[in-house]
Formats: sequence, C-alpha cells, structure tokens
Amino acid sequence: MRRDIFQAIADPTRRAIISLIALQAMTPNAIADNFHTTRQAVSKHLRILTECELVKQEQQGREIYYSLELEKMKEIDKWIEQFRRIWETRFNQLDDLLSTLKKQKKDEN
Amino acid sequence: MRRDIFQAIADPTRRAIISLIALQAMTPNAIADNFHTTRQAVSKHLRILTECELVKQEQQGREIYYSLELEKMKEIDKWIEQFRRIWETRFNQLDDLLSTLKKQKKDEN
DNA sequence: AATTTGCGAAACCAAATAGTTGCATATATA
DNA sequence: TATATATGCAACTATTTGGTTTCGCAAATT
Repeated sequence: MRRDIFQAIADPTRRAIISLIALQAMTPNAIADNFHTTRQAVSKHLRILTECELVKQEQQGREIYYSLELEKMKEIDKWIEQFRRIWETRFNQLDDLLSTLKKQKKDEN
Repeated sequence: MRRDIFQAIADPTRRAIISLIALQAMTPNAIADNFHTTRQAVSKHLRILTECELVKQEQQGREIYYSLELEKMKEIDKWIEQFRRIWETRFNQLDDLLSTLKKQKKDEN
C-alpha cells in the first residue's frame, strides 16, 4: 500500500536518509555506507520515499542519484502550521496577560 | 514498544485526533464520536499519544479529558527546521541569481 | 569477451500494528 | 441499592512492516 509522507518519515532509518541527502544527492551504495543494514534495505526505504515523492531519482549510467524534494517536505510544515498558530496565539495571550499584570502592579505603587 | 513522536503521527486517525483536541480538551467518548471505529480503538490511539507525551490527561470523576501538549509538537518542528533552512537558503540564492541577471540585462541596454 | 559493480525486486520471516470483541473497574444517576 | 455510563485492558485476528537472502539485469571495468 502506498504510504503518505507522515508514514514515510515514521521510520528512523528513513528520517536519517532524508537528512543525509538533503544537502547533496547520493547513490544507494553511498547512502548504505552510513548504515548497518544491507544495501537492499536502504533500497527499500528509497523506494518508499520515492513513491510518496519525498525524493527524486536521477540516473547516470548504472548509478542512481537520490535527492530530496524539499517542496514535498512543506506538506509536513503545513500540517504543523495549525499548531504553530495555536502556540503563538497562546504565547501572545500570555504576553498580554503579563503586560496587564505589570501595568496593574505599576498603578498600585 | 514505546513509539517516538513521528511514529505517533504516522497514523491518519491519530493525526485527526491531534487536530481535534488541539483547540479544546475532549473525552474519549467525545473524540470517538468523530470516527467510524470503536471507542476502544480510539482509546488505544490515545494511549499511544499519551505514551510519547503528545497528549496529557486530566481526570474529572469518571471522565478523562485529553489535551494536546503543544510543546511536544515542537519536536517535529525542530526536525523540519533543517529543511526549512535549506529551502530558504536556496530561495535566497535564487533571488540573488535573479537580481544578478536583472542587473546584467540592465547593463546590456 | 569476461568479470565486476550498481541496483532493484521477489520471497521469506519475525515483529509490529490497527481494529474488534468481551470484560472489569470506577463513577454518576435513578 | 441497582442501574447506567465512562473507560482501559486483554485476547484475538488480519494486515503491514523492516530486514535478510538470493537472483537478475544493465553499465563499467579489466
């Protein structure tokens, strides 16, 4: 079953792969060198990441370079946005409350 | 096995629960009213979310109110930060390049 | 041409997962 | 006191998952 982006990043190995290729495209073997699992396991993860369009492939001869689709990562950011707005709202409310309390304390003196 | 926050939000039902209780604390039965699964299934999801400290419980008699721990959500934001920095860097680089091209075109006329 | 390297896919397996059913306990209500 | 409600947990089941092993194919090297 095809997975969504949240299911894709649920696995620690896949998150590590994403962080690895975020800066520079890498081949499956190069990626696998950073892990203690088999190259085929890494290949499997890359397929999952490719399926949900988190990474893209660029074939050069027999070598395939995988790179991160930053645009797709924004979908996670978008989902987080709703919570960011809430904690910013609460922060502002707290800030307002502190200001009010400070003002009240000042008027008492 | 205890799950991390990324594994917690991998499930669509749990993401929906998180969005639901983000604004207002709710009881398991109230939450379950929004889904087509059993109350026990929802209860299971709540346990997973509680275990990785994404939600907190507040018992009032026989009713338990679940609310979102916004602070914990920032862990996802923190992980996304590394990619946000990259796409902002690339955006700035693109912006610089566009400015340079515009300047060159201006000098040609 | 023969061999090596890069790589994905199939088959397998053990472990994990998500939902259901049934049950038990605590609290609220009649 | 008896009944209803809220809720979590255990057991069960089917499905999904992650890693390994083996194999096959294409490209690069010898």
